[in-house]
Amino acid sequence: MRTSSVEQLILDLFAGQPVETAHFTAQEIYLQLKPQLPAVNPSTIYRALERMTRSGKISISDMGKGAAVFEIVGKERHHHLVCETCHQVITLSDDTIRPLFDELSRQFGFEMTTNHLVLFGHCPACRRKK
Amino acid sequence: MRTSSVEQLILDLFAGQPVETAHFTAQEIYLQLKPQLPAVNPSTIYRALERMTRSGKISISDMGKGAAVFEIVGKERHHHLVCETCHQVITLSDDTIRPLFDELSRQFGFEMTTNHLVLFGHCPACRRKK
DNA sequence: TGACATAATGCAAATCTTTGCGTCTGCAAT
DNA sequence: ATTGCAGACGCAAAGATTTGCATTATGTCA
Repeated sequence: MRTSSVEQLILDLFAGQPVETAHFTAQEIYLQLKPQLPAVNPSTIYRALERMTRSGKISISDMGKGAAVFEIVGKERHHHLVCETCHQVITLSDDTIRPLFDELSRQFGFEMTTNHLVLFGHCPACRRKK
Repeated sequence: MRTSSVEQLILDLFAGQPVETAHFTAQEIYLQLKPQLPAVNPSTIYRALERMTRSGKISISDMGKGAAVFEIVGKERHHHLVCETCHQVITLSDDTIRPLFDELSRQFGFEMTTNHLVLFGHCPACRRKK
């Protein structure tokens, strides 16, 4: 067994990356951890990711990559706009979304936990091309 | 092969259901189609769903069921609020979201294609219980 | 420290989903 | 009607993810 849990290694993996653009699939995480943990079992990674998502350390979302991607949850929430044609990703400050979430809280009494919204569309450049 | 394509059968499957609450996983769709198409191959279903999503006939989203769910795209867009504790689902009229999408279009020149937002949180009842 | 309870892990099997490739079907142009 | 093409499909294999169960760590309380 390892002295440190897989969770810490996953966090380390994100640590070297800019928060807003580091999006990894479960598989990518598994492969990146392999060199350090040659004997680690895929299910351990999947379970760690599930735990970390549930506890709010990371978030899971569909960025149109075909597989879910995980992202570290930082101090400041942010969101993404993804172009379905060229796959360009734009980062949105939480200021854009917060009013909506506040309104939903007010209206339905919900405490919002979604902390990473991914919205799809077509960017200006791709719209012009058509 | 079949005279009618699998796509039509999938649409039929949604047809009998209230638009806003009929959410099926790929697997559920596969199983529901089996009686009518005993010989159908799973990959055919998966490919049909992928095509239909791409062409905008259905939408795919994560409703916290562990697997992606598909939903028919109706005339009126709507969205959902899901309680992470009791899994209650609340339907949101598009009026709640449209201003945000309009603002994003204005600000980034994006033509939004996301037509079904799923937001997670804790509902009032579950919040009280804690 | 020692024993226990809880959580994390490994392993193997089951499931689910995707992919490559060859075949078949339906539509369109001739 | 015949030909040609593109899209849809089947099949089998590969790949990805989940699950049940046994085992191993870790933290804590006496």
